[in-house]
Amino acid sequence: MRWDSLDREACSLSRTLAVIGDRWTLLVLRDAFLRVRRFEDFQASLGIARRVLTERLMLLVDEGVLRKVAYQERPVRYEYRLTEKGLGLYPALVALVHWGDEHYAGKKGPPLLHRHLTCGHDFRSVMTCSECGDAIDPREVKPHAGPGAKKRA
Amino acid sequence: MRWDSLDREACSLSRTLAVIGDRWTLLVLRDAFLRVRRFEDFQASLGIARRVLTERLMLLVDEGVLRKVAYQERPVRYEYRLTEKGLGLYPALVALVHWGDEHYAGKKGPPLLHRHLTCGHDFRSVMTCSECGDAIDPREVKPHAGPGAKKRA
DNA sequence: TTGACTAAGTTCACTTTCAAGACTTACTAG
DNA sequence: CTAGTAAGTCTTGAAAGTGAACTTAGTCAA
Repeated sequence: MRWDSLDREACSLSRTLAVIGDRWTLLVLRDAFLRVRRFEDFQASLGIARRVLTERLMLLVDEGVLRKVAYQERPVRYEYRLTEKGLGLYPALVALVHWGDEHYAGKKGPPLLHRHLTCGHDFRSVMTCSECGDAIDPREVKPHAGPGAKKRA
Repeated sequence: MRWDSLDREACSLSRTLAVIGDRWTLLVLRDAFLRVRRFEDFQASLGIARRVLTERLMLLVDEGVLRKVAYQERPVRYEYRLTEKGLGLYPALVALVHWGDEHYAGKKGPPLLHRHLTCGHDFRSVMTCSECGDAIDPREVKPHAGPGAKKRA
């Protein structure tokens, strides 16, 4: 199967990965969450090939994850900012970071901590159920076909 | 920067993506969470090139995300099962799926729903703070250097 | 008014990875 | 013997990524 047909699959993960699933995009978004906004800054921070960065930023803008905002005229220069849709990726990103913290942090501990300003503490994210509010154990979840499902094997 | 040096970055996301960040791996893991376990089943379900599937499964086994379990002798055949470490990726996966549900489900709704067996309802995942238990707004989080940090620009 | 500088790309030559399908191995079943 | 099965392995052309140089549209300083 070719990658560019993934967005036609009846699976929300496939559709999501068609947008943010390549090797660099999540790192671009990590930087965006850390307030990186300009082409040169992304490039310097990531060491990504410029052509690839151009492509990824364009795709993210097309998809409405980032938007271009002019920060000067003459010459017009744009920076890239997260949209609301982009902010919606935060839980996924944090979950990936915390998995890395747990399994790949050295003896010294994680390189980056996250402080919850509302309560003032460094936190880990906990996945809870929107219905009962309890923390979710993967073994207590049963996936089943939803309204948008096609029949599948 | 080359992809294979990402695991040396002082960032838990880089280290995570060095393991599961390529185009196919999360789809392999989605299938694993849906109880797919055998080479032929992954291959048929994903339409992934066989060589790539072989590589990905080997990497995931090396990293301790999956483990090989013999399910028959003569000839010995193995299947791939999630380890505890692998189960730890569930929150990230669900967050990505729900983002896809929100932004890419058609008019009919999401193709797959998740039922929380403990409470009996279909749910969305909510990211909450391990310290105060409240739902987290990305704008109320401040990242700061942790014990494993290197100095950076 | 030339020359240096900046930010955001674009182009090019080269390398790596991927896609699709055929082939291999080690068995079983008839 | 022949066919079938599961899990790879190999091959070849196509696609994508890499790194460095180049381009564009402007500023500022001498």
